[in-house]
Amino acid sequence: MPNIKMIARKAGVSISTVSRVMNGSKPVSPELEKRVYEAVKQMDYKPNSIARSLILNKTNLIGVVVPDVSNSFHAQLLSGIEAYAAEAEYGVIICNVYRSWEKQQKYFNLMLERHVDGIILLHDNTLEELAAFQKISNTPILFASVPIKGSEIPFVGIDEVKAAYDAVCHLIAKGHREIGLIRGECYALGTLRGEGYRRALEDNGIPFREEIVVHRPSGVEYGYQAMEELLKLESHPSAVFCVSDEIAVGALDCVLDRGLRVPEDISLIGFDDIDLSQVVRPKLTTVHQPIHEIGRESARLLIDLIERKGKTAGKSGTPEAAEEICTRIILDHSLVERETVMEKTES
Amino acid sequence: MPNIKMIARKAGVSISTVSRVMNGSKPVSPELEKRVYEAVKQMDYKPNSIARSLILNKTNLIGVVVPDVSNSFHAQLLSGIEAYAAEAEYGVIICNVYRSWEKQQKYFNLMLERHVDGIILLHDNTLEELAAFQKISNTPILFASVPIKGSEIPFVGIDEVKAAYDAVCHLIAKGHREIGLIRGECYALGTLRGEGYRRALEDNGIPFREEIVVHRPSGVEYGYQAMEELLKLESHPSAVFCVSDEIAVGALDCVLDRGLRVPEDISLIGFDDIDLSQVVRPKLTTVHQPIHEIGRESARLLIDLIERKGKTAGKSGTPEAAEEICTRIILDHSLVERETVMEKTES
DNA sequence: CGTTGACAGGAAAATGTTTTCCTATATAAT
DNA sequence: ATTATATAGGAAAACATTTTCCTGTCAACG
Repeated sequence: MPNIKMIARKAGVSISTVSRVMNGSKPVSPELEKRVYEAVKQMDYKPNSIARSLILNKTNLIGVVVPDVSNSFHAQLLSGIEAYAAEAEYGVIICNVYRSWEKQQKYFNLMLERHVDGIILLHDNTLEELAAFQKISNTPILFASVPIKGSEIPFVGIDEVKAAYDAVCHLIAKGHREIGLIRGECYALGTLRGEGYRRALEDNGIPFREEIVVHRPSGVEYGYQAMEELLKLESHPSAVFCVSDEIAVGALDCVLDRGLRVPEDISLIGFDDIDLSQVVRPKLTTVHQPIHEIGRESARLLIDLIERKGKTAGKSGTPEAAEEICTRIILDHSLVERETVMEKTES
Repeated sequence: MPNIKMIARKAGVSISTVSRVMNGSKPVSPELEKRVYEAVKQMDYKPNSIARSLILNKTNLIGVVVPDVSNSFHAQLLSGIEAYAAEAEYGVIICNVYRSWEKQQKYFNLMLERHVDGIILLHDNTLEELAAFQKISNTPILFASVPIKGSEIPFVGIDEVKAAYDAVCHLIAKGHREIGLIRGECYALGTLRGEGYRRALEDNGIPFREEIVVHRPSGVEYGYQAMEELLKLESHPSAVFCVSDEIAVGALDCVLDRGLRVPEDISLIGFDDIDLSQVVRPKLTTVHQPIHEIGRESARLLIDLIERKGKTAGKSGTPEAAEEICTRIILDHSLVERETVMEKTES
């Protein structure tokens, strides 16, 4: 691979001139400019981004920390992130942490060594976990899809509580009053969506019953287990809110296996609207999240943050001129009615 | 962030010594070594991998070119790649090309600029397309899961033809003789799996009938369309081989929508064994590929290639000492019988 | 006792850029 | 005509490493 020196020699100019032509960082006479372009084309010169990174202190890389890329939801999010990043000329490096804090720790260090320009987190982290990292790095961080409790760290996603609330209200509107909940254990899938459920019941004067909420990690198989649990009850709920489509699909499977019908015997509503929800039979009624869009917006906001930081670092003379970026982007969710919820018939 | 100079000063040694302690590249007295470790720990020093890359001419990065990360198959492959890469201390940067040759071109250039150490390709490429790239780069390239016709470029995957052959033979063994084919358009999903289909028929004395094979891109919706096509026939086949699970799921949907039963009225067999195939009802009988494993092995082979290259480049004196690496890894596939294939009843 | 060799450790070159600093030339102003 | 100013373009510093080359010390051996 040719380097800038070889181009300079070939074009009969100095290294500085080649650099200036490549970056347009300073005017160069048309004559020399032409010679440089010629040489670049002939030798198929591509500037070495490593050397650039070294001196500019900028890698144009962002790290995405994801619990599991092979999960449909995360893969879609990632795809959205990649889409915007590519447009903005950023590379995306993936860090699959399998929900292991130890692995994430390792990746944080790796990303510091690699000097990524920013990081997107796709899963739960506690503030304490981040504190150590934040102390030493000042690399912008952003949470996508899963919010973090009580912190100003940038976030892109939906209003989790409201979305869960809407889902449950939908069931209530259909006449259901015995509404089960299969909830997760992490912040978004547990606390937040659980909170939406609770509030929906409360606002509609339905008592909260501990015995029809079951806690499980996300995943099809856990949904199945959880539903088994609910069906063991002497009188099972007439509808169940599952905090993720994966859970809902598992639950659906279980109900069907028990010889019951969905939605005639039991209504189900999911959350996320991943691809799965449309291929399963009956098709899943669920809360739609604009997953790809969340990914895109995350990348957009993060890169905004990165480039803003770079600018203000240079001339800190005009602090108030740099208008604040909004660091919490809440996108719209919506309810998509398919085939797993029906009007409660009087029993 | 502290740099090596600061550590050197703090430990009262030279830069070289710090470097040697960090890399163990030359013995250092216990006394100095201890002082260096002390300083490193106190200042939480992490070597700047960019500067390292620059001088070592090695980034410890591999690029993965994937048509679409959000596709379950690719996401799983990616997860396998990432898993091994992480263990080997390589970073993975994703290049989502949406099957656009133009985008891939762009990414190739980007990867050259970024000096990735190797590239894994997860989709069709013609040799001509690669030729230009290979000419200038000498970066190791590997095909994962999709082979390339007539070339020695390293490959990891299954025996596509044999696997398709096995699938169709399974249908034949169940008594089917009118076997439709929904095939793709690219090399693996079209040519190769189509060839397996053809041979299976041939070996069993069943005539190949053009009218019951339909060409479609992969994707659930196309599977649906394709099956519509087949059902339009005055007498539709009693079984259909779909070259991917996505297609099979779409086809299944279509059959069910037409009021027919699977497998009673029509048997279906898919290919890949993605997650989807187990949640759909009835559960899909399909050819299992060890997807994650293919990813892992791809990364393993690529990294082997990379490190081998680095070594032989150094001392080219002993060319025969460096034993050849096998550059074609063919993993086992298997047939997984679930619920979409049944014995043909005499009609 | 003097020479050789081994070896620890430092100075400096090298990696491929960007950018600052400087010089020389041309243009404008007096 | 002379001075001032703008500007094109080159030389060299800077970025954070690794590694080569060199120096000085010490042990071993003649």
